[in-house]
Parts: sequence; C-alpha cells; structure tokens
Amino acid sequence: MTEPVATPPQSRGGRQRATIYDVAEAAGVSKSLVSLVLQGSPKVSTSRRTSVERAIAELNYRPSRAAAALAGHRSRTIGVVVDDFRNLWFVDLLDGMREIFEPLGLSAIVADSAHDAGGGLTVIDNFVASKADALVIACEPTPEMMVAQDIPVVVAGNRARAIPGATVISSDDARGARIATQHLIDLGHIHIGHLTGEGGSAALRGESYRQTMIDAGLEPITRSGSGRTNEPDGFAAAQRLLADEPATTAVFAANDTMALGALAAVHDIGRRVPEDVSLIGYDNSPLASSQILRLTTIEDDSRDVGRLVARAVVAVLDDERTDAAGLVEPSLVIRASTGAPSSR
Amino acid sequence: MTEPVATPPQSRGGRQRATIYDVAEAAGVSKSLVSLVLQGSPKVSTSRRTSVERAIAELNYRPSRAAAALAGHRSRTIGVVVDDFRNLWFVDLLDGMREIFEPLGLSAIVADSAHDAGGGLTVIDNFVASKADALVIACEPTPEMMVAQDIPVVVAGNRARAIPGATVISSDDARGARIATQHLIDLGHIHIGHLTGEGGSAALRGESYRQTMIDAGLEPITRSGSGRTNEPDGFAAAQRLLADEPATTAVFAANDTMALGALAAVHDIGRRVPEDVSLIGYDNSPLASSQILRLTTIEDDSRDVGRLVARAVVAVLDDERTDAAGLVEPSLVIRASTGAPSSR
DNA sequence: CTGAAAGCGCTTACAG
DNA sequence: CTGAAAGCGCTTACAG
Repeated sequence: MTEPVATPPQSRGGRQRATIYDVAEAAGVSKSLVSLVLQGSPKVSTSRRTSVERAIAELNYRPSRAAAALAGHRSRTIGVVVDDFRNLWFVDLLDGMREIFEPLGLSAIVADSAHDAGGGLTVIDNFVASKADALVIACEPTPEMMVAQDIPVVVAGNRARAIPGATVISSDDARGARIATQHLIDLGHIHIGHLTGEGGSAALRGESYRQTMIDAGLEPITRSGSGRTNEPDGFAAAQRLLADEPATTAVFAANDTMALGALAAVHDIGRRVPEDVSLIGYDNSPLASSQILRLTTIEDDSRDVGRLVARAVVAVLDDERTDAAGLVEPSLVIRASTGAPSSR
Repeated sequence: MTEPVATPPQSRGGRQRATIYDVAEAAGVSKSLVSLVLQGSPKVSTSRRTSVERAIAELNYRPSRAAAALAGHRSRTIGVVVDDFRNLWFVDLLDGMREIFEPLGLSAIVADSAHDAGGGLTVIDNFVASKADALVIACEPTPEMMVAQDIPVVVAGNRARAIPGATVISSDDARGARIATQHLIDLGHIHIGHLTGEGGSAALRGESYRQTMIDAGLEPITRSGSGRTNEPDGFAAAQRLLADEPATTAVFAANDTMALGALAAVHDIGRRVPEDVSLIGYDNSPLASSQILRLTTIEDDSRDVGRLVARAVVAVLDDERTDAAGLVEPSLVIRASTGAPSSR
C-alpha cells in the first residue's frame, strides 16, 4: 500500500522473509512499536495495534526466534527433558504444562536425554545453547544435570537423586502405593507380592507397600527383574515371586508395564487373572485401559502434575521464590484385574 | 592463563557465559579462527585447533545457537513434525535419522502437531521461526503444510495427501500387506478378514490385501471401526467382522494397535488366538513382542526409513536434486498369533 | 591463517 | 508513543 520510502537496511532482498522493518513500514509505525505489539505490551493504542497486526498478517510475518533470543534475555521457551520418548508418561505431563504455558506465550519443547544430540553435547547443553528460559527435568537426573546450571530447573516426578536448588513436583507415590496395597488387603488378600525396580518412584512405591503391609500385620514380599521396570522385568519378577511364594493371590506391580509382564507370567503357570491372582498396576497408562488387560491401577494425574510444574516454572521465571515441592494426590482406578481371593 | 589484554566488547560481565571472544582470548587466536574450529573447517592447523579446543573445554564454552542461526544462514537443526507423541512409530524413525545426522553435526528436534504451540502459531511456524534448515513431516500433512514453505521438506511414511515438491520416503506398505496376507493364505486360511482405518498407510495396506486375496481367488472382507486405527477401532472392527462373517479364521489388522483390540474382540466371543483365529498385525511395535500378545506382524524397519529420510534431507541441504522417493522393504515377523486353521 | 568490519533480526533503555 | 543507537554472539567475506 504505502510507497517504500527510505528503505531500511537490507530489507526487501528479493523474496526474503519479512522482518520487523517491513512490518513497521507497512503499518506506518516505528520498529520499536512493532516490537512492543509483539510482546503484547499494554501501552500501545488499539488503533496502532490493529494496523500492526494487519501488517503482520499481510506480510505473513514470523518473528525470528533466534534474533529475539539473542537480543532479549528470554526466549519464552521451556526445555523439557525426558529419558525416552517410548516412556509415555511425559505426554500427559506435557499436556498439563502446555495448558498453563500457552496463554502466557511460553512454549515447551521436548528433547530426550537418551539420544544426546551430536557433537558430544548433551540435551542440557542444547537447551542452554538455545537460550531456554527454564528446564523441566522429567527423568532421573544424570550427573551432568546435578551440577547447578545458570538456569532455573523444576524436577517432575519423584527421583532417586535430587538436583540442588530445584523445585520438585510429583504425584504422591507413597500415597498411591498405600492405596493400591490397601485395595488388595480390603479385598481379603493375605499373600500380596510386590514387583519393583530402580528409580525414585519405584523406591517410594515399594517402601510404602512394605509399610502398608506391616501396618496390616502382613508380610511384605518384593521381587524385581533386571532392575529396570520394563515388561520383561515384570515378567521375570513375577516368575520369581510365584515360584518362591506359591500362595500368592495378589500382585502389586510398580507400574502398568511391569503388570503386563506379570500377567504373562501368571498365565504361563496356568493361573488366571483375577480368579487366581489379582493384579494391580500403577500409572493408568493407555495399556491399562486396553480391553485385553482391563487393569486395576493407580491414576497419578500426570496432567495435574504438569499444571503444577508449569506454575512452578512461571513462579521462578517471575522470580517468586517458591521452592515448595508440590504433591498431587493419586487415585484408584478399579477395572477387571482385581477381585476377592478365590475361596478354595 | 593469558592476561586479559584489550578486553573485547562486553566480554567478562561478571559470571556471564563464555563467548567466542573469551575462547579466542584464552587460546590466543582470533575470533574468526575459533569460528572456523567450531565449524570443523579443515583449514586449521592441528596445533591451533588443539589450543582452541582446550580453551573451549576450560571455559566450558557453549556456542549460542541463537547467535549462530542469526548470523549464519543455517541452524544445523532439522525439524521433525509428528502427529502425537503417543504414536510411537516415530521413535525408531528418529533413531535412524539421528544415526545419519549426528556425525554431520545436524540435530533433529521433534514437535507434535497435535498441540500447536501457543499464540496461534503452528509447529511449522515455530520451526520456521527457529530457522530450521529442513522439515521432516512424519504425519498426515495438515492443509497448512501443503502450501510450499521456503524450506526443504521430506515426508516420512505414506500419506493420503501429497505435499507438492516434497520427497517421500516410506516403507513399502503395499508389499508388506501382500506379505501379511500371503502368510495367512499359505497357512491354509480361506476366510481372511481385514481391519482398516483412515490414513495413507492403511489405505495402501487395505488395497494390497484386497488385491492379494483376489489374486488367490479368495474374497476380501474389510471392516473398520470409527475410522481411526486405534485399539477401540480394532475392537469394533473385529466385532463387526466376526459377527458378519462367523467363518473367519484369520484376521489381518492394519496395525498392531488394532490387532490388540481385535484380540479382545476374539476373546469376547469365546474364541482363541491362534487356535480358532489367526491374527496378524503390522508395525512390529513393542506391543507386538509383548509376552501377552506374541503377535505375528510386519516389521517395517522404521529405522531404515529414518536413515533414508536423513539422507534425503542431507541431499536437499546439499542442493542435490534427488526427488526420487525411497521405499524400504518390509519383512514378516512370525510369532505365536498365527497358525494353520484348526481342522475341525 | 589473522583482524577489522559488516550484518543477521531482534530488544532494550533513552531522550524526545 | 517515536526514533536513533547500542548490543546480543555469532558468521561471513575480504584484504592482508
């Protein structure tokens, strides 16, 4: 529309992407004003804001993240570190976080620590290099995550090792494990075994199971597989448990994946779930609700955890000192895999 | 070590992160040389390279991605768009891509289109804003992906809609479906049903199933659930199939997730897998190898697809015009869910 | 190989 | 609100 007068430095280089100069020119305002509009500043008149927004739309202008991050001290980007994309726990967490971040113009970007990006640089290095404003650690911290980075960190989930100075938000694993164990006790089970593995959550769940059993005057029996908490570990741990303790009528697995393995082990020795063996998992993963499993489990409301995590991130970003750890209450989801012990 | 002489602009601001100036100073070389080392340029003497590398290590220097992207025309970052993190297919794809990218100093970053990052900006906008060098679309393209962006695009997987000008790399779905169907035919099955849903891959698999059946003189029978290809769709589709065609002795599901649903449907009417009904899936997902399923399936070597995708990306980046679509050969993985029809 | 210089596209005070 | 200015931390020619 407007004639290009006094073309600003380097603008209009053929089919280049529009810059803030182009927008300012098209809207007939200063470059600074465009920047203010971009940042949603309240001290811009509606009319000017409208014309800037129109220019942005017309030119299909996309602010350069790189330039903004370089010039400003914030990138409005939060780095989320997960251990493995295969571990779906983080998806709900992410959903919850984004619910809070989106209206604030923050965007969460995810990277997996399993495949530390090339050149010997770790995920953390990468996030730091991309000027992430804060980090959410949603996995067991590696040694290099333990050293204080110059960046706010929130830890999501219960972890075996703590990161100094980091807020921790998690589901109340101890409470959830108590609920799970108590559910089996309430059904009338006496011989209740537990399948466990490494990791902060598993440790808390295991300890709480033990405590709950003792409180009920029952003997806790725990087995593990290779140490991990995968399906094969659930299978191996359940095999051991059932071999060592043939009287077992109920099994509490540290997570749904292990429960899946346990189910196979139970079938392998010709017993049925829940007729011969009640089975309860943990996490309420998509797996648990599958028709084939119909697994009774503990819902840990990862979405709620995600929301809390995001609020904690926003708080540190705003320099509010709220190191208060957040704890989300889990709940019992009863499906077809648990029942009273058979009366034979 | 060296006395700071003629401190360069703004360096050493207290506990600031080291910049290229600091490295140059510490190594006693010019800023340009550091940049050359960073980029792995061959025209740097070993001795100087060593001293620069030592300085980098000592200062714990991390190049700023933002600055590099702004200054250079490349960010050495490849944006990978997936539809949903829950769909684990992309994990192997990513592994394969990274195998190629890593030694080249390229890093793949993943974003899900399901949750288009805040502010009305889409994943694509975000990648463009972060100056990604290329895009890998690993999902059904949305309308906005169809419009030519000023960025090279490689499509991974067979899609219902094509992106103009984009190279497509995928597993040979038609071939895989033929292998699956033929496996059931070879076992002696006559009444073989197929469970399908929406999407490019499912369409190709379904059509190939149909063709293979006809070639064998058999009647193709296809059912679907809600249209999607999730577990509940597999369940619903299988229910319909078994109700409409009680003679069915073999089922080919468009993917492993649907097969999981189908298994439940088979159990629900009191039939067993594989004794009464043979079941074959597709994808060889972690699910398929689980003890509880032991699903015969088609391995589509997503890792290989990922490698090919990465090579295609590198080719476009190097301006080699190789629009040749790549096709990866799938293979049969026989487990416990298929067998000869029972001889009753 | 070096060193000074320009520039990438923004943000941030700052004086008007 | 504006406009000129400096600067974020790099890369990229370019003359030595």
